[in-house]
Amino acid sequence: MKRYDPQSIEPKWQEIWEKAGVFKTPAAPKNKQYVLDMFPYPSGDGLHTGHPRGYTATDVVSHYRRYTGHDVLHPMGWDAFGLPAENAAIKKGVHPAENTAKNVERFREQLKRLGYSYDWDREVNTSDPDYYKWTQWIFTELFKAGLAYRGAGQQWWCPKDKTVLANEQVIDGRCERCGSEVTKKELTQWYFKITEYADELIDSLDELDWPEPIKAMQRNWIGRSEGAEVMFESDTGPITAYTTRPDTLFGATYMVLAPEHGLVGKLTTKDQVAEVNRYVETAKRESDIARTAEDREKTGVFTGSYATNPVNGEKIPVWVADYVLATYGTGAIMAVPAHDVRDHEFAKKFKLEIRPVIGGPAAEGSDEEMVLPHSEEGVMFNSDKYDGLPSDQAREKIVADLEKKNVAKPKRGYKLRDWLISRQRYWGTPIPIIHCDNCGPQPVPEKDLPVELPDVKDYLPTGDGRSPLAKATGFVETTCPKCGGPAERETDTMDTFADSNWYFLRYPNPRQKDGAFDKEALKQWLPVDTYVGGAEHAVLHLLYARFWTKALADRKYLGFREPFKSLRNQGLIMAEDGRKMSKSLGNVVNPDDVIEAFGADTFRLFELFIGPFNQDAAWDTRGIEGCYRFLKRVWVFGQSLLEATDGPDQETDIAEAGLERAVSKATKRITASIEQFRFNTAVSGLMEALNDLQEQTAKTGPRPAYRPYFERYLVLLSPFAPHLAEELWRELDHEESIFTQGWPAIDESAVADDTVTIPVQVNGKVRTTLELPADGLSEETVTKAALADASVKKHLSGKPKKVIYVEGELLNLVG
RNA sequence: GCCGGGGUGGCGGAACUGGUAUACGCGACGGACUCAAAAUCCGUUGCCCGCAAGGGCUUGUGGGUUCGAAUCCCACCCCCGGCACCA
Repeated sequence: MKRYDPQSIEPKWQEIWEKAGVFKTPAAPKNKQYVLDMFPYPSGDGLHTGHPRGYTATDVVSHYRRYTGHDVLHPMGWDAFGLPAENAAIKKGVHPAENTAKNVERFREQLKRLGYSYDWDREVNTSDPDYYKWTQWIFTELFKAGLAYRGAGQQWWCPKDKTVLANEQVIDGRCERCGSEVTKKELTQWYFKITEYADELIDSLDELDWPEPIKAMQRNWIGRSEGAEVMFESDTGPITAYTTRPDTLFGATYMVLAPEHGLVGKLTTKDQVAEVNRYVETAKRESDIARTAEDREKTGVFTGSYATNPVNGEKIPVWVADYVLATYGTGAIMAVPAHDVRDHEFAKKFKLEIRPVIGGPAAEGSDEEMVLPHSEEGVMFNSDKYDGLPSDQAREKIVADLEKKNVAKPKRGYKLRDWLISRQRYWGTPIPIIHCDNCGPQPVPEKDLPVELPDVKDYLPTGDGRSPLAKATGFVETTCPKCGGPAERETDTMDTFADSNWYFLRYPNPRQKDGAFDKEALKQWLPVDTYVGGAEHAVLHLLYARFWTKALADRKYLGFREPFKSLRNQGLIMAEDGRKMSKSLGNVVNPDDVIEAFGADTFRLFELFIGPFNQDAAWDTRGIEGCYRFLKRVWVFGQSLLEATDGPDQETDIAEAGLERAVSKATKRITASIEQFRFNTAVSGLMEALNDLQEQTAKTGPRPAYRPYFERYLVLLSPFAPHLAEELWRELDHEESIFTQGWPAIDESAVADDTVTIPVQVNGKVRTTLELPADGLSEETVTKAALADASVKKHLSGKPKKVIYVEGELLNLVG
């Protein structure tokens, strides 16, 4: 008997499949399925154990869909631009282009060793000019539509590395690379107007088959709130405040402006000037980290001015304090210390009036200590004609009344900000803009795209707020596409998330020359049916890609508004010690070593068996050995059938009935598991089925007659362990690949057992089980059989008062 | 603080729309094979009492609904993730 040798089987089939083009995408799909992984960032460390978890899942789904008659698009590519690639290149002293190409090579090779059924002809690479040409084209489209604009903005800045940092590279207020505390730097930057789509981005989440946590994160991130803008008159003009609780207006006892608010200067009276200026200056200098620190004490200064509360004509003091953010709402608030913890804290410190206006009956007359949680509803008091109204009604009524006087209007607030995409870094898509003194910023015309990233020697970040491209004179100097006069190119590059915003639109026709995407091909394949990746992209890639899809749909380039119909997240693979895998902890498992020791099939199987797909799981050396043992058992069982010779036939009928049941049951269970993304139970189903097959076969010993059942089993196994399944399939004398087969049919009549085990409960406790023939399970028969049982008699005195019988399931006798 | 997800054997985890809790795997124990070990195979394995037959208990805690609850409802405790002075 040959022994199981994945090291020789696996490369052999990988080569044969590739040569024969077994997994090429069908040209004219009828019953399409677009099954997509979030494409990897090809880091220098190569594949880590987390990658194959998602990739194996989509591979299983792809195979399963093909088996069930679907035409499948299952591509792979590289998110190759970006800061980490550049940082790694700098560290190694190798040009980012060269380093990235090398990393891509390695990743591709590693993925191929895992035997995935990707259509490698469709590979895309975001750092390829043929790709980023179209990233730039989309940018110019958005620019023309007013969705890409230039504005002054504050950007994270690392003083030690002398470079700007992407938001995602600021971790707990510190630079990801060197650990120093980041500050902010004022720079003129490019933004994408994602806020224009805030409402749709929230509202259409409801239609998506996405994990609830991801939807919740997007909702939180966009942070929509319903409120009102209310105007407070002052001697120097109106101050507009944003509030979500206009019902508390009678409790507004002071106002607060953010230090950056435009009216601060105007409102400050002579005798307060010195103090206010000092405060505003300090606030400016202080880092955001310090300003938003967890338990920071409230600070602030009185401006000397008063504003008039529109509901009661009361004069209330106007303060400046940094607990009010300039960037949210109007940068000014009406403070209601009785019903807002922050205002309450501030009022206590500066001895300002605290006046409750909402409460339940118990709250009436209680002292100033009472602070209602912000969300709580109650009944109005201290509020003139609104007294006695429930607060939610008062909220609408007060705004409506003030609206009539033109001093308030309903308004929605959002936490979402426009997406800052400028990066003063080399390794990214150049922003395709030409700055002309006469004409202003002009988009580079399509015929001149791509604006190629010049091959410069000095690509180190400069630290002066401009990208290293600014030093490439030949790149910078150009002419204005509008007036033909001398002009300069934009030297910043785009955030990498722009590159990954549309790659899924490129796969249907990745070599398209005359456009970013092929309308016909898009119609055939999009939207993505199954999208799989980590939850860490919840509010980055997944939000940005939705935004671009909508923006492109509005320009009539796309016929759909949501790119990913169904999304699933894979959990992280932790180290065996339960911590994150990291080089410094020395607990990293290298996929290459795993493949070498056990083979790709075992690796794939284990990554799915390790636990529920969406939950984190710790690596487990014993666990992977278990999977290896299982595949070995499959191998040995297959070999035994291959070597089997005919024997006396009398007994095989019984065994065959058992084999049919085993395979049909397994098919049913595994089908359901795959469709529900429960791959861990799919693998247990495969294990269970092998146990059943072995048990049935043991009745007579292996016989050639049993091969067809095992062949169906191999089809079930093949999405998980393709190499082993193919090898045994061909040994069983098949010319064609196992992947040309159909998914096994389920014989429902075979699944049902001949006898059924009915648990019998007395007063809800199981006292015995009855083995009864599956037909003729009437309540009468079962009850009769149950009452004859000794154990039932013992626990049931006399006749049962009540009998509950669930057909074929259970009998409960209540005494 | 707000939002989301979870608490099931020694461990990872199973359990369809309320119907035998602990599938599958790991580990452990006993046995076979072996000079021996590894590998492999067979058996046992939720906990407690009992020689046994048998009995009792058990899905974070406490209550409730139900003939019957891991599953539904209420209250609470703990763990993980995201956001956070967003008015």
